[in-house]
Formats: sequence, C-alpha cells, structure tokens
Amino acid sequence: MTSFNKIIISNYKSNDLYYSVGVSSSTGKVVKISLSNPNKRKANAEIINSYPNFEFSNAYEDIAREISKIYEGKKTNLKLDMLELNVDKSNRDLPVKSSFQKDVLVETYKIPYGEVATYKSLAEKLKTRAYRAVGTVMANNPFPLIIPCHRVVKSDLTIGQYGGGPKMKREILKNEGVNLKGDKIIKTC
DNA sequence: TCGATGGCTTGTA
DNA sequence: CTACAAGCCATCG
Repeated sequence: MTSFNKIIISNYKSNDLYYSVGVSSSTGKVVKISLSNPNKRKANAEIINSYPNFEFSNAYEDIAREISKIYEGKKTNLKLDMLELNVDKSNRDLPVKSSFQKDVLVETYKIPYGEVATYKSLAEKLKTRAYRAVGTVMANNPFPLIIPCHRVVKSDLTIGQYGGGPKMKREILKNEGVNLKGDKIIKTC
C-alpha cells in the first residue's frame, strides 16, 4: 500500500484568480487542483488540508497555467493520464475514493469543449439513476476544469450549482462559447 | 450499521 | 411561472 511521501504544490495567477496544483512527488500525478478568487492562501489551503506533508515549488507551474487556459476558454494539452485516478481503499491519500466516483469523473472528462451534459445523462451512461450521487461527485471533484464539471448542468438546461459559485460556472461556459440566456443553456444546432 | 444528506428528477398543484 | 413531495442511490458520520 503505497502512500504519498510528499505533495508538491505549484501556483499560477491569472486575471485575479489563483490556481494551485498538488502533485505527488512519488508518482508525479496530480492529486488535487484548486482555484480561488482572489485569495492565494485559500487556494493552497484546500490542498494542504488534504495533504499536510507538502512543499511549494514552481516545478508544476506550467500545469497550473494550462488549467487557467481552460477557464479562459483556450485550447490546452492536459490529459487524463496526468491525474491520479487510481482507486484503492487501503490508501487514504488517493483523491478518488470509489470506482463510482472514478467512473463519473472519466465520463465527465469526455464532454467536449463547448458542449454540456446533464447530471441525468451522465448517470444514464453509467446505467444508474443516481442523479444526485453524480452531483455529489461533481461537488467533490478533485480536478476542477481538467475534469470539466462546469459542463454538467441540470436536465432542464438551467445551469445548476458550482463549487466556485454560479457566476463562475456561467463565465467559464461563456468563455467556451456556450450560448446562455440568463441561467439557461440555449442549444445551438 | 443506519440514518441523514446532497451541485438531482419527476410529478402534482 | 413557483412550490412542494416523493423518489433515487452513493457517501459520510
């Protein structure tokens, strides 16, 4: 049972938003992403709370910068395989706690840029009616923006909730070119 | 182990 | 349009 001996935290700031990434020094995989406006300490605290054994370094600053590009609606080269998605109940340090959670996150990753899915449609792809549980996974998404939970909305196409607040969700979707009228997605054909 | 709690959905009024 | 109620089911304490 492997345990992370240390987490490396890198930061990047763009447009008054602080992006923090936590990377395991033993596996090189991202274990947590957090963003906060406008408080850098808060962004870091979210990672430190889960991983008290950490150090700061600019080693992964480029990843944090790439994440900021997603927010701004630009293309990035971020891949699923840089994320720690392994599930192992005997290892408390792993960010993904269950295979259900992993399945939802992977399915969310497949939502294309500029498009949206619903909590319901994700649940149905996983052959379950656990719509609310899908929402819970989104709420605890360790990899915001890379796993685009901002592209998951309610079945009536209203925007739904978001960790960073609904205004933030709206903003990211707008940056991706999604048509919004108030809090509702307007489908473009 | 079991009740409470959700970034939800559908139905009814 | 709003307001509940009941159902769903994975997770947490």
